[in-house]
Amino acid sequence: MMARISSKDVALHAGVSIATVSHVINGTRFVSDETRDKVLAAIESLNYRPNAIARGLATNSTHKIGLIISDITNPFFTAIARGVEDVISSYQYNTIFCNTDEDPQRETNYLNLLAAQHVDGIIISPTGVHCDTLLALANSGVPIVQLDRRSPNITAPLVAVDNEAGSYQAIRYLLELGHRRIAYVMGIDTVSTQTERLNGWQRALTEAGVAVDEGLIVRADPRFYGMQSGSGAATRRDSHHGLPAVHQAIRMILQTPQRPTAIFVANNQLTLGTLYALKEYGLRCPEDISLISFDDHDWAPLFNPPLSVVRQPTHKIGLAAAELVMKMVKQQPVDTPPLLPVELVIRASCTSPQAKP
Amino acid sequence: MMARISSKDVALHAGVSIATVSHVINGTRFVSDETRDKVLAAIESLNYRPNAIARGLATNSTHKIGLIISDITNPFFTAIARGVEDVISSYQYNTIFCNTDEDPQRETNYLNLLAAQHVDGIIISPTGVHCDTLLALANSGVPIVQLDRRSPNITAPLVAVDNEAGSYQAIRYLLELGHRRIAYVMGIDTVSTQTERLNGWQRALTEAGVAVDEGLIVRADPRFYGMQSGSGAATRRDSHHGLPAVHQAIRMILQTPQRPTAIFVANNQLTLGTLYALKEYGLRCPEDISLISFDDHDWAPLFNPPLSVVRQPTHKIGLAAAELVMKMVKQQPVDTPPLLPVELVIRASCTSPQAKP
DNA sequence: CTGTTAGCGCTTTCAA
DNA sequence: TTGAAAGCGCTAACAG
Repeated sequence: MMARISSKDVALHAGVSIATVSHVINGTRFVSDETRDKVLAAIESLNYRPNAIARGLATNSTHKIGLIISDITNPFFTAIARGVEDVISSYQYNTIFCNTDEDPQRETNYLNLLAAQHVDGIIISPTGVHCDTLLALANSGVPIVQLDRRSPNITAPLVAVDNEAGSYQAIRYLLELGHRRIAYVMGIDTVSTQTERLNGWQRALTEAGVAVDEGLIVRADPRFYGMQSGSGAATRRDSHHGLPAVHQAIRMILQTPQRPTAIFVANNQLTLGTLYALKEYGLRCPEDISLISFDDHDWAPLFNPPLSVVRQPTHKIGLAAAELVMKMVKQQPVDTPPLLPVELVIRASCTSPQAKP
Repeated sequence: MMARISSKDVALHAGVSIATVSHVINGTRFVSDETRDKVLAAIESLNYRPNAIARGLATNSTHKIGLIISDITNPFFTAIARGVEDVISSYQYNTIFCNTDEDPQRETNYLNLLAAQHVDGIIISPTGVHCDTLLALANSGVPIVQLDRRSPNITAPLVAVDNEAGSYQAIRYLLELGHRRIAYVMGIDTVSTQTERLNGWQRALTEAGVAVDEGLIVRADPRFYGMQSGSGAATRRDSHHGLPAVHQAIRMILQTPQRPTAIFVANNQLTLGTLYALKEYGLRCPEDISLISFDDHDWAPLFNPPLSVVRQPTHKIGLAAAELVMKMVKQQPVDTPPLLPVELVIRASCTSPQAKP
């Protein structure tokens, strides 16, 4: 528990003023080689490290970026978080991360925390419900970028993917295989991605002249249910948003005689639940029913069958969002980022419905 | 971009001193109801939020905990990170997170960053190579807890699992099924968990009177190789630690006539690679070869066959580690935490070798 | 080329 | 029951 050494100690040790110490550290004005060397030597021998807190107070900046997402445990978000952290740390900034679990209350709490911490910028994947704190923060001039989804009440730049196009492509693919009854499994509908993807489903069907059957839309709790989870996720969280678990929600649709011949699942968490439901109800994929979903994973090709998916460039989304806040933090001009493209990855979980025995 | 309001503004507005404002906020000395109400009203009407930075400077504490892990993209660590964040935020603290990618250089950088930020505590899963900065930090009295693995040069409390017992159990299970040639696939051996698990493998074999064949030990780069990864992990990182990818490393062992009848894989990343190798070499599991591995996942039961694993209580590990640092931060007495138990989860990826056609 | 000094916004003695 | 004032460690005019 050694005494903290400050720039004053260094100044003393080097026989200069603390201003000079500050300036050699920051390279913020000319210092003669001789004195610089003295200072550097003092820093070295005292093992001095500048106190970032004090610096923050003086400069009114903290070198911290807050990252608010729904759940770091969701592989989609962890890949993004990785991208964010990669660039934030390359700027010598820190990232503070926060899990909302899609709970507006938690979102507000974190926003307040980050505000009190005076973070230099915020990257947020909003729950989608109105949030005064977020609005206030945005108005106060803190750089904010939206990630993956958009909040109804702020206009911060959004880094996201073309969701509508993604599901449109997937449905087109299914249509071309000959499917006509295509179920759409989705999560919370305050989340903008979910409704955008729904639009893609609708548009593809309509364009193909297939009647849109609302009964084919399944709304479910986007958390993973039905089996013991390595991370304990299923047992940990309990705000249900009033929705049933997937394998529950999907039962009706799966057990009727005119059940759909294909399912489109609107995100990765839901996919696991759907797969589980298929297993539970004894339905084989793709023999009995085809499956395609949003979000790719390391393990997706290893499933039996390997899963066909709409892949998002998750890591890139994180990179882009982080570069964007950093630009805003540095007061550089930014223009609204383009929607990132998704990619249809065809593996083996979809076949034509005729192929059934 | 509204002007920042400080306690001085509040004091002015309420007609009291800033000392009083501070005291009503922190409840740190008696204040009459009347003045307290005035202050509270001023706070409310000005929408004042205390500046945590300034408070930190004054109190020499920052309400921040640093979390250093190898890679947030590794599901094992994300579950832990979730646990950590859960308790840290419950204390109204923030967690700053850092990915080392098992790179000692990055580890040192982050340690310096956290030191400069004067975090109140650090939770670290060390790379395992000697690190002076870590040592210095520990000596300077910053609360540190080790996570999952131990560093060779510090004595901070460790929150981890009984690795030796875990692999011992798994190997025993394989032995009971009748296996005699059991390969051990491991990662970097500066990581203490890897060698501890190796010890379990050895002990089980020795106890059963089975000769330990060093040729059955496969060392591989613990990153995921061989197929496109949703997160771009495989292409992003490039420090190889001099080890080949799993599907590469495992080839020799898999293609000999007296190949092992079972494989024990020492962590989750390696498991994916191994599964891929099996696929590549046309080996069916469990018909041709049995497989059991460390770490469970949401998707493990969904594989074909469902994977038998040694499960670690990942989320709990995170909780425990975080509770521990917080105790140390609060200067409460702590005793060395017990090793957490692992659990053998038997599904369907192992059968007896006689069952082969 | 370098030193003096006034803050940054808060906590915390010491007095009253 | 409350104020005044001295810092916390650093930056950034201003002076020289």
